[in-house]
Amino acid sequence: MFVNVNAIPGGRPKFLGEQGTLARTQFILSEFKYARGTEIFGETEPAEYVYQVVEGAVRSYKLLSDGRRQIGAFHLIGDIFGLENGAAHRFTAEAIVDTTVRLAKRLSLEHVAEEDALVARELLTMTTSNLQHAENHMLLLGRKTSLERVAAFLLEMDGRLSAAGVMALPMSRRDIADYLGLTLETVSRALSCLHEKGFLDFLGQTQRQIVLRNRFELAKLDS
Amino acid sequence: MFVNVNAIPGGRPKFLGEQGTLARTQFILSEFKYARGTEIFGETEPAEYVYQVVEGAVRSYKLLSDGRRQIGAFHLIGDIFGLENGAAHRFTAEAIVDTTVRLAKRLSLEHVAEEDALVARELLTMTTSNLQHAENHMLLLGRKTSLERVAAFLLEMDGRLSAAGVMALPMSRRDIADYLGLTLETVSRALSCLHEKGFLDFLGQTQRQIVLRNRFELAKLDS
DNA sequence: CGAAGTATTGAGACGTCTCAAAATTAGTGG
DNA sequence: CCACTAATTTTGAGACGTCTCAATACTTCG
Repeated sequence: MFVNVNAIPGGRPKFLGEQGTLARTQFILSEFKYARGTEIFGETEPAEYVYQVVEGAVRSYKLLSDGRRQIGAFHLIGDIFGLENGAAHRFTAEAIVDTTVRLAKRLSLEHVAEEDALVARELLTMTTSNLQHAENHMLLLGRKTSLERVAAFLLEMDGRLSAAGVMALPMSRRDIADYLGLTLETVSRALSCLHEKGFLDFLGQTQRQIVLRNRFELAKLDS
Repeated sequence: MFVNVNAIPGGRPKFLGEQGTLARTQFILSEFKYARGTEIFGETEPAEYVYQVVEGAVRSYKLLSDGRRQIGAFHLIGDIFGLENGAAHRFTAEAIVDTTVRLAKRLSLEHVAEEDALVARELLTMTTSNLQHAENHMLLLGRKTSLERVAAFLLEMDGRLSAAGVMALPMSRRDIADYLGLTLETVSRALSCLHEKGFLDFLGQTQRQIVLRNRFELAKLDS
């Protein structure tokens, strides 16, 4: 489903630097572009590559047989995803918007990890931070109210993609709902409620650009 | 809160064998006993040790400020837990029943992993399998009905601690509820419903010994 | 400007929770 | 081993929060 293949662009230092050892060019194969809504890899597909978001955003999710969807994570610029231990992916990954990813062969990464303790360490660190995110998300999904979930989501996204105080969400209300274990209507109602209470404003004529007005009070809605 | 400290018993082969490299005696310090209901370590406490359940069962959980609890995992005989990357635990761990654990110094484990790629590999494998469990649990917590959750729980426990077709659950209905993101009443109702439908029977005069009558149909309740 | 996709809002349905009581089981000391 | 008490589990009835279905509004894009 990729639209285009490019050679490796000679390393933008900022981008490479912020990702540490794993971003060293020796692993990087190439960049791919995926159009909005297309699948990057499917659940149970062999995990041949590891991916890093260069531009855009990715959702990874699991489905029940009747179509119910749970998004386990959003991958934003700089994030590495598709890291598996076994041979198969445990999630489906899709481009939320037009997205460019950089990819590396999983096996070559593993071979290097065999010999380089630093790389092995970094693999473990990344996996652990994924685990930590999942653990926090279990608490959210199992025990928080809809308002708490949406507040927690806003604070997470604020920390990950806020620029100049403005959050430009790449994902739809349905995506947010499937991430938070709610329906899109409930998410919309919670956002309206937070807007009424003065916790946030919508910017311009879109509903996906959000300014948080009171992070401190919003955090209290969480726990 | 430990009740007793014992020397290392000279390795029961079955037990050590089934855990692979990490169970090699070089890491093992000693065994501790924790009485039913006591804390093994607390959230945000420094993670000095890694633990393995020798006898008994452990719950690890997070709390919200108002007391709502989410159990992230149950640790049964043979399971390793308390494995953290950072310096602090991300969960509280408590003995569900009187429990014996074997423990190893986290730092010594990490030092060995620096030099032994097999150990490093095994650490990664364990962390990944924890991650996989958490990912499946997010799907359950976010998208499954109460009946589906309880059915999934029974199948998980059936696979992990069934002996001779009988499951002797160490945990209370409240523990199950906090694991599944439900209330204990809802868990009890779901179990009654599954009993009425012939999917399971209660054994003896306790409600914690369960026999599954139809794993196949039970699995279909899941997805 | 029209059409498709996305978001909001409303009203009622439904599933799980809350509160309460009864039944059962486990724990304790005689 | 038996009473007695505490803890756990079951069951019921009603409350509440989120979901479902439907209509409307808004945004994007041709």
